[in-house]
Amino acid sequence: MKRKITLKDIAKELDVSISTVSKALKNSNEIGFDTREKVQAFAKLYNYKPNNIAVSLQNSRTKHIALFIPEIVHDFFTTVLKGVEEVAHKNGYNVLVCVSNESFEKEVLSMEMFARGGIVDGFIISLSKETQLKEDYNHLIEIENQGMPLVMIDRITDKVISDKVIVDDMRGSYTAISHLINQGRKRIALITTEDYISVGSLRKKGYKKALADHDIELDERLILTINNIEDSDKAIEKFIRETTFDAVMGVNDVFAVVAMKALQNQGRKIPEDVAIIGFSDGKLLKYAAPTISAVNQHGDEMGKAAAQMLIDRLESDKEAENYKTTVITTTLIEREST
Amino acid sequence: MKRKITLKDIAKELDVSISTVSKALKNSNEIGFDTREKVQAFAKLYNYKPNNIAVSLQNSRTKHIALFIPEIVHDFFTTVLKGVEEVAHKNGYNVLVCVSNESFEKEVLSMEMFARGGIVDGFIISLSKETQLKEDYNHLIEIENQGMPLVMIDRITDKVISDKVIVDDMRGSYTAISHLINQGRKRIALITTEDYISVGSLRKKGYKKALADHDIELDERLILTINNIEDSDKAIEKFIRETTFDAVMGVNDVFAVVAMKALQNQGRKIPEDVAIIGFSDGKLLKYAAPTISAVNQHGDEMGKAAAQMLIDRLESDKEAENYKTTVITTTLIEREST
DNA sequence: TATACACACTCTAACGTTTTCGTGTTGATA
DNA sequence: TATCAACACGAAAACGTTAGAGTGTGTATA
Repeated sequence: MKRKITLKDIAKELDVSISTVSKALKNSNEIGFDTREKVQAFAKLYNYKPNNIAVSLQNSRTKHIALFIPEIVHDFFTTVLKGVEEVAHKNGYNVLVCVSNESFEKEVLSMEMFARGGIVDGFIISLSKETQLKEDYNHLIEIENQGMPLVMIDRITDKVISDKVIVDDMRGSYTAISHLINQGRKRIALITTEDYISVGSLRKKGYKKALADHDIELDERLILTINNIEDSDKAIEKFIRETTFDAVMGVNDVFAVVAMKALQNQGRKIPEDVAIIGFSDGKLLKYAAPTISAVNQHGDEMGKAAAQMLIDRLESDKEAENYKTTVITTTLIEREST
Repeated sequence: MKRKITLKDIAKELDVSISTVSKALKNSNEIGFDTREKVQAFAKLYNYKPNNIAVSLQNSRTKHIALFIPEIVHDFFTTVLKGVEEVAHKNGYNVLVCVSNESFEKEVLSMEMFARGGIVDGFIISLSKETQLKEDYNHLIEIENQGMPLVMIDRITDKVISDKVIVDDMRGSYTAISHLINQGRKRIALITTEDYISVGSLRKKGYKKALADHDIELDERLILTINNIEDSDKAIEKFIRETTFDAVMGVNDVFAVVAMKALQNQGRKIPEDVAIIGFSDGKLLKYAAPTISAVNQHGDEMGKAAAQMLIDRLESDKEAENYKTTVITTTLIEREST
């Protein structure tokens, strides 16, 4: 078992001081050319790598960022992670993943630990449902008070001032519904989540606006609000049995695909009888039969943008408080279901 | 912007030495009861949390573990991450995620950096395709030479001696094929990956053994080997056009669902004309129409097991080399497609 | 020949902990 | 009253690095 080689080891071996080694490796011209060469060659030979912990202690930067997501087995958050990881690694940062599991408590405790312990330099967070329900954002404010950069992504709140990355949920939803209307659909249903989930309520807004702009009267009976994810399948089936419509949009992929199956079980043809659209970056809608149209949120782009914003903050020394909100544009992917 | 409070701050404020504060916070009985109380109260009041970096430097343990996965937008690896994260957090460890993107180079470079830099205490890795193809495992051996624990998961190799967590791929496949045979299927096709992918070749073995044990002659024409993931859809469609069978197993979820769609497009009924089974932990098969039977690999269990093994190694001081291989049992989920 | 100065290093403090080894003050014992 | 623990705490080194302030050469300038 090889021990890790340190500056001290090199110094002793080459009979110079530790600082000389340190500076030589940094190619400081405070050190003579010959010595520099010698040290660098030796370091390379023994595959010297600075001890990050010591460096971190020195400059109080860990080069780690934390990504808080509510769920991980979820195509959207997965693509976000992919984007974050990509940009982070490209910039020499590592990503610590914390899955809040939609729990306020886990979000708060983990965040405090990460922040106070000096474990990460900054945060990217998508709020848990519980947090959005409680509207308690003290942990986020605390983070910022400590001077740690914070970027909120997708599930955000206006109550906290920070950099943000969102998708134009309202517009995406508006476009999708308009698309359905333009195809001659008159009674368009919506399957959504409760309003406290920021993105859900925005998508509902887009839905309503699209109807209004096309002079279609809003029928609240066409809106199904899922309040318990566990029973969502049953709720959707019931809704479809009891309601008639010629198009339906789900605010995520599962709602859309479950709706489609329920409709098919009733003998309705997709898209002839009913058109379907979902929100998703993933495979579920792409491989459904028939394939289902989707509003693509570009989770990877969002993740990349968030990581870049965070890193920019970390690398810039100005205290500037000009917080930005980056809006990623959704894309409508037209498939067989519409 | 609040500065982080340190032992030194507390010491100065309470007019005692740093060591006294440190010991008092650890409830050492070297320190008088009154002082202990006083220090602890003060620390609590100001929400003191030890600086992890300093602690790490001291004992050269970061309490971070690295998880290397080939892909992240993938249900199986996602569930693995979920399991790893859960157990890690429960034990006070943080998870650094590195997505190799199936690249040997990224795997090697990231691993070296993580190891040399003292960034993590140990590794959990699922090999990239490129690594399995090259059969170059020096980076893993190097890790172990440095005395860092390593747990391989799912995509493993015999060439490296370490703790491992696998699923009984061969048995899972065997069971699935037997299930099809018992339902009277005679010509069973297999859509698989190239042999260098460890799990793919094991699943093929299980397929062959099941046929043999049931006295069904192996017909190599019924085996489709996908060598280019990009064109897999087309390859599968072609295969289905040119080959006749009454059942098919895909070694992952996408192969199974693509096969089903191609069959349906040809007017074949599922499961009446053709039965289908895939390998998956995810939603794709569960929400397909009809729902597709699956061999569940229990990625979360695998992740949990791997994390636990790694942490056990980290916390035990014995040098013991009794490496273990944990085998997680697959479960056959029977759905509408069979 | 005294002064200045560039050069090539070394010393030292610092980052925030932990931990071993001292040390001064009690109170009890002989 | 001298001796010795027990007690309660402090000093200092160590983890591995960085960076600013010294230091001792040798060479060029006045």
